[in-house]
Amino acid sequence: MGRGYKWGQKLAGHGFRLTAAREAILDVLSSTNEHVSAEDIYMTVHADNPRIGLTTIYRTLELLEQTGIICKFEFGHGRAKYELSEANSHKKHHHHLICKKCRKIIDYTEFAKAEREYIQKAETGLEKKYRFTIDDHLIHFYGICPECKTG
Amino acid sequence: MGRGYKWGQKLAGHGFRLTAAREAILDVLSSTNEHVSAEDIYMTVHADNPRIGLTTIYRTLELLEQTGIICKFEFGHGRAKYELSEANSHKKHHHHLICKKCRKIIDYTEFAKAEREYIQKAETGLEKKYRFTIDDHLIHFYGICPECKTG
DNA sequence: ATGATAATGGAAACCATTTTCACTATAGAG
DNA sequence: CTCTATAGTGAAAATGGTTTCCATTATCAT
Repeated sequence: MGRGYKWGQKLAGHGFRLTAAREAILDVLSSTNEHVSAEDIYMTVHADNPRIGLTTIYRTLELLEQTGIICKFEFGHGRAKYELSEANSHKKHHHHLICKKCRKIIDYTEFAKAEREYIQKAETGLEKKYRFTIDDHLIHFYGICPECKTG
Repeated sequence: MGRGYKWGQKLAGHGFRLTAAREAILDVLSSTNEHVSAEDIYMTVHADNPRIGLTTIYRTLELLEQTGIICKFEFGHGRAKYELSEANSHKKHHHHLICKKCRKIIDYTEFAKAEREYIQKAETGLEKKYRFTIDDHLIHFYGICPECKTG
């Protein structure tokens, strides 16, 4: 029951193998709290194992997203960012606070109670009114961070 | 005080002119409730006035976004979508309900009270804790629309 | 071992958007 | 009214993140 055991199980459940490339990518995602881009991952992975190419990074990220192991965020400005999904990390349910100037992204977990109240009410109401089956939501706050205000 | 008067005033306030191209683009945005892409706008505008190029569409959209006349949304999947900002249309404050399959986007305005309560609490708390100046927020719900469920 | 299938890397393609550059329209000075 | 500085424009080229193609390699079931 080594380091990759858990991921191996997860992927096998979807009919995929845990290859060296996939494990390396999952390692990068597991060992950061940042929101990393495909290129970020490529840089790190490639430094250790130059045989792993950018194509594989993209392919793997899509696969991991499909299987629900990671989440993809498009914050705008071109590059998508990825992070382990809540079920697959020790992260709590969180949303994002984004600086419009430097594009810094802060995860916040506060206000869960008020959020739950609103989300639940809205979700139930929307499901009824529009007959959607809702399974996800996303909340962003935008503003200027203290560094950008003074800088 | 013709049709473009209001926009003329708005743009002049920022030191810009209301040109034929800009008016055509604003007309498209004013006369739809959809979230339109640069290409959508180009098609419509270009049909009437083939001299207006795609470059101008992009340039104008950026200008209109900077001046707060329109909002840009990146729902993912490549192309940005635009709509008149709340202050510049008859739209109420709304958020988005998105079908993951067909990518249909529904604006909803319900649950404003519960939303306000949550947003206000979160915004105030986040401003204090992270010292951000927050001026905007975005809420998306994701799910499957009734057509995609049965289809 | 072997044959079928999954996974891979590099190069090329893709495609929305941005940049470049030479040209045109316009407002404001004189 | 004319001139001139500047704003606005279009076509074509460039950009850059992501995807596709294709030939090759690794791995699983038999």
